[in-house]
Amino acid sequence: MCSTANYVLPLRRTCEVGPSTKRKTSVQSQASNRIMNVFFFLSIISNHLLSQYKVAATPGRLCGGVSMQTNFPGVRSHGAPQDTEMDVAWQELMAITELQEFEVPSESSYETSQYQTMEPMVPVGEYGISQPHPEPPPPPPPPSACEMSTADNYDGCYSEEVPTCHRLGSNTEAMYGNSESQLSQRMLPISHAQPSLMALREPMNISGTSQGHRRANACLSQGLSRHMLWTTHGQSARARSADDMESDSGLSLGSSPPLASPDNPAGGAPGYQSIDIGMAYSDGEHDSMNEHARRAHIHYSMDYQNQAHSYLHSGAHPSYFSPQPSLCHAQQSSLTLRSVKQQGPAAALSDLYNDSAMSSRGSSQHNMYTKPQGSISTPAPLSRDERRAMALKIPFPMEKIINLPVDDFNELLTQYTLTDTQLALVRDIRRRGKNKVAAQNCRKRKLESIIHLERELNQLQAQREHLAQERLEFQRSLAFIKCRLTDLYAEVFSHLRDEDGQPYSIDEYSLQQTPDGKIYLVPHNAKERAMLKNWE
DNA sequence: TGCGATTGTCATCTT
DNA sequence: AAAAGATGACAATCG
Repeated sequence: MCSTANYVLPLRRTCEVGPSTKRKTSVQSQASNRIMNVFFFLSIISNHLLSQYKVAATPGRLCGGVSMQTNFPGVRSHGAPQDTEMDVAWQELMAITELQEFEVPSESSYETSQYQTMEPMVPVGEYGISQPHPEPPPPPPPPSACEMSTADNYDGCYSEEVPTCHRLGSNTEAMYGNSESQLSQRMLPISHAQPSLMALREPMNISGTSQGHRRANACLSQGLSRHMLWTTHGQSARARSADDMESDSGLSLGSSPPLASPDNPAGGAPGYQSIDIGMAYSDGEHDSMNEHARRAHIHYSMDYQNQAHSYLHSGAHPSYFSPQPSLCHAQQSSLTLRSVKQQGPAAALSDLYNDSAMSSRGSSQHNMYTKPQGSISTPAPLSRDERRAMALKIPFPMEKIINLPVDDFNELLTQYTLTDTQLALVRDIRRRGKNKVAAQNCRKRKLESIIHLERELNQLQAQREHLAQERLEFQRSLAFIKCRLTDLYAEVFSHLRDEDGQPYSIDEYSLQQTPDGKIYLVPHNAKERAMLKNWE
């Protein structure tokens, strides 16, 4: 209340306004404590309004393009904090005309600014909820500019409005804190997901560098998607498990030199083409039909120098090179597709991981992937590279060809005397095997990227909806405050009388405050304004 | 039989 | 310069 008195003082001593005695007005001393209280309450509301708008909007927007600081420079800057608040309140009151024209910023700018600096607004029902007034209503105030359910609750109960407004303030602060935490919570997932997302995005960048891929791989291998490297790990595992490799297709186009026919092991290039294209490699049915016979041929007739056991090591697991027959791919393929269609890419990726884990478990799982039709424990069909390797009597398993480090691989090659054809095939097998793994990784990264983008999209949509809701609440709060200020402004006018005791019309006059703290009743009429200026 | 999904492979580029 | 990885494009395969 002290601040109220300080605030009203200049109002009392700035009585003389206007050139004529009629217009030379004095704000009557009947601008009573009621008015003082009105101003005090106005200050609370205005401060609340300003505290929000100064964050959410620019001063220009707030005052309809009129800067309050510009209009009233240095207004009682020496005063107590309450004084400053009063000044701000008064300035806000003075700007009420502009407030009426206040337009909420456009959506784009609003969203942008809101996203950056927005503080949550007071809920619409804040006033009504926080202003219970058991006291009987005071004498009827001037006609309200807006019919709020709580519009007259404060009238005559200003002493209680203070705590009410304090409650409002505290509520607001609580809301700020809460909402800030909520906002941060809302933001966290995005910012949290960003690195991983970016790490996943980088491989998606067509023009991206392999460094990006490596970074993504590093990130993934460190925890985000540890099993993203399942293939690599699986391959590593396969390096120790000769019966755990997969390859079910692969017609070498051009890069592979002519190979010997499986049916003609001793043959070289001449026998390759007819067998490779005509019989062994172009007719899948034929392949499957002759698979057992060929495997039997492999198991019982092939003699690969001194390393035959390396690919014939497992009679119980009749896998020469490939541990993962095509049926495994078929199952995985259909499973992934089904998951994508029914549960989305995440489930598909999960299925991929599961299947990958299964595929890398070793030979114990191997029989699960053999074709159910046909004889019991039907061995898996050989891949074409496997068949070629058999045809050329490559003396070491494909898993070694593919997974050994280059030095070990070269050392392995030096241990055997291989023809040029064999060497070329081995290198082709190695290249294709590595590329197959790379393609699998690449596709998994793509799928993961899609999943993350989907999540990000959902989060952004949720944020957009939330911001729209906050904007709506903001607009409602703003309309409510404007209404309240208009009412209070009108009430202030209702207590002002000229020397004849006639009330001033709010349509003809407005209140203005000078830098020195004086408050004037200023006529809207330009002529009277000029007279007033001359009189001054 | 046509279609979509999956997978392997090739070519090419980057690291 | 070679090796390896990444990826777009294409074809084979499958349901």
